[in-house]
Amino acid sequence: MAKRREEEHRIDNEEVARVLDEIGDLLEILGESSFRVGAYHKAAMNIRSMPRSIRDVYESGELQKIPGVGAHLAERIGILITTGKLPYLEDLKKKVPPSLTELMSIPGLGGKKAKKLYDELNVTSIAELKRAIEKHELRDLPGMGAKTEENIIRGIRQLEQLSARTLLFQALPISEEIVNQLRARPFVKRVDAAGSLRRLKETVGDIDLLCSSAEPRKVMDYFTSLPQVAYTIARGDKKSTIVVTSGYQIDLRVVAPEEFGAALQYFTGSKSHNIHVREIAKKHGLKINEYGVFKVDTNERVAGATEDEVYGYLGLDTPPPVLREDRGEIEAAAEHRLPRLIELSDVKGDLQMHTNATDGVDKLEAMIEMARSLGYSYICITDHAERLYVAGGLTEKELREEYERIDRLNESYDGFTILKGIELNIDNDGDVDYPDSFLAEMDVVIGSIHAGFNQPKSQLTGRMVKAMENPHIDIIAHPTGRVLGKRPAYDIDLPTVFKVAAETGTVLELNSFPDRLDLRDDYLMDAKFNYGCRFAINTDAHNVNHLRYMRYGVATAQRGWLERKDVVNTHPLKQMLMMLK
DNA sequence: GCCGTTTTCGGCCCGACTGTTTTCAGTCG
Repeated sequence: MAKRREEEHRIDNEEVARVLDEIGDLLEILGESSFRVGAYHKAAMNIRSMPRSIRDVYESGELQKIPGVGAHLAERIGILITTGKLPYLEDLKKKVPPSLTELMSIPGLGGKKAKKLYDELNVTSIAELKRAIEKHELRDLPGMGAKTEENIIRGIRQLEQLSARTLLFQALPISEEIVNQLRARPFVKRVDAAGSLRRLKETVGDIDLLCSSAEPRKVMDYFTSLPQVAYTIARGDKKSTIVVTSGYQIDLRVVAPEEFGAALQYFTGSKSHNIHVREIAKKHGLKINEYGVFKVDTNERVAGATEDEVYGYLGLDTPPPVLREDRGEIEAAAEHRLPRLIELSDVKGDLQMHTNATDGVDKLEAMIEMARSLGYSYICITDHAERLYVAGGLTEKELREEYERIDRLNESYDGFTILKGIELNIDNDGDVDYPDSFLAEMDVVIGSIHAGFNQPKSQLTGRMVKAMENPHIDIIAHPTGRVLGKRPAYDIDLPTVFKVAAETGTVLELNSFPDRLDLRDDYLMDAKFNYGCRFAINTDAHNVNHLRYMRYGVATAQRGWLERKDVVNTHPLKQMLMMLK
């Protein structure tokens, strides 16, 4: 049976992407051409964000239709899918210790330094690197010095802090798949994700699932024999833990149906929310735990089957899980004034995306087609402006040509509009790529900081303020520049930014890319409630599938208490344009 | 390693920044 399972080992898109990324990293360490290295990473990116399963694509013989996958990669992916192994990768691992790729995840350390550390000091892991730095062995190597040691140490610290959690967009599909599988079983009454996943936090720890059933044993038999199980860590009647093939650990708790609401409330958290709720219960002579609501004096159980029952018994409306951070939602629930949060279906259009005219993957027409299939009534094409050379930024002439194409395409649609936009680069002086006269012709102008992340606070803030004071710049994209797991936000004076944004009518972006989600939830709350800012939720898509990331932006918006009216791209086209400068 | 309304070969990924350096290599976006 175990052998059978191994043969059927399901390789998913994430696993294929990970293998390709690993090959790319190993090739980089081996000093291979950067184009070859890039080809592997590019294919990995496209496979990772593709909704269709890679196995499916393979079986239809359409691997080479994936952008960035040619004959060579298609063959290797095919071998990986059919055998679960890839001899090419094994060969690479013989040439260079595979753990060296771990070193490359340290910011500031790339393939060359990793190779040098291995060749000169025989360092193969982050732990060994730490020891070498403690002994000050690095500073004697050519091209490295005391400062290098310092930077690497800081990089390691950053990495440790950032990568302890998983991005929501990686965990959510895994959890949803298993929840749906469980939900389809007759012996499962209710099942839901709990914890930070249910609160749609941008990163989550473990995946916690909760289920109610009269037949826990059957549930656990089913759960521990799911096809995606790599191995089972624990198996009991109340709680089991599995590790799935993609590496994530998943806990499932089974409770009695009458306890489900209390357990769901308890395991959803957050901790601070629950503490506050329990304080309220105490004042009412009640106590709450994962089994229900009880009267303290008689120990009589008075509620617990549903969350509504639990909150209702305390005189509270049920706060949506996304708000349960003890940031005012309990007071609002008590006064029956919980906000009506923005929903994905409220979004009418997407105002930031790139095409293959610059660093995007797909054609303008393909982006349009996908946007229409998502039910949008408008989109804005915001390819990169001239001075972002790396992304192939467009000259004024090239951009005008793109706009002419857009004009022609617009003639062929009823009730769907393609807006002419740009993503400008805010330079070190706060100036941008094109003259004002050209900006004035565009529908939507976005300004972004793409360089100089390490400048002092005053300079960064000054650049952004100057950009917001530009009468043509409508939106500031990814305002803090953070990338989850990769780099922290740059040091910018947010109160000033929010104040000037509100004064100048500049819209702040909530970037939906799963590792950006920038502005993050607490900043959204601050900007909304204390400064009266307005927002745009955009995907910053670089291929058609990225357009689906809108759900993660909306999730963060909900966590930031945003309502439909706060977000410009929930409004019909004309109104939306009037809300811009 | 991918890609093609000039090309099945030769472009593609260029420039800023940092830290190490006396003129440049490595990293990153």
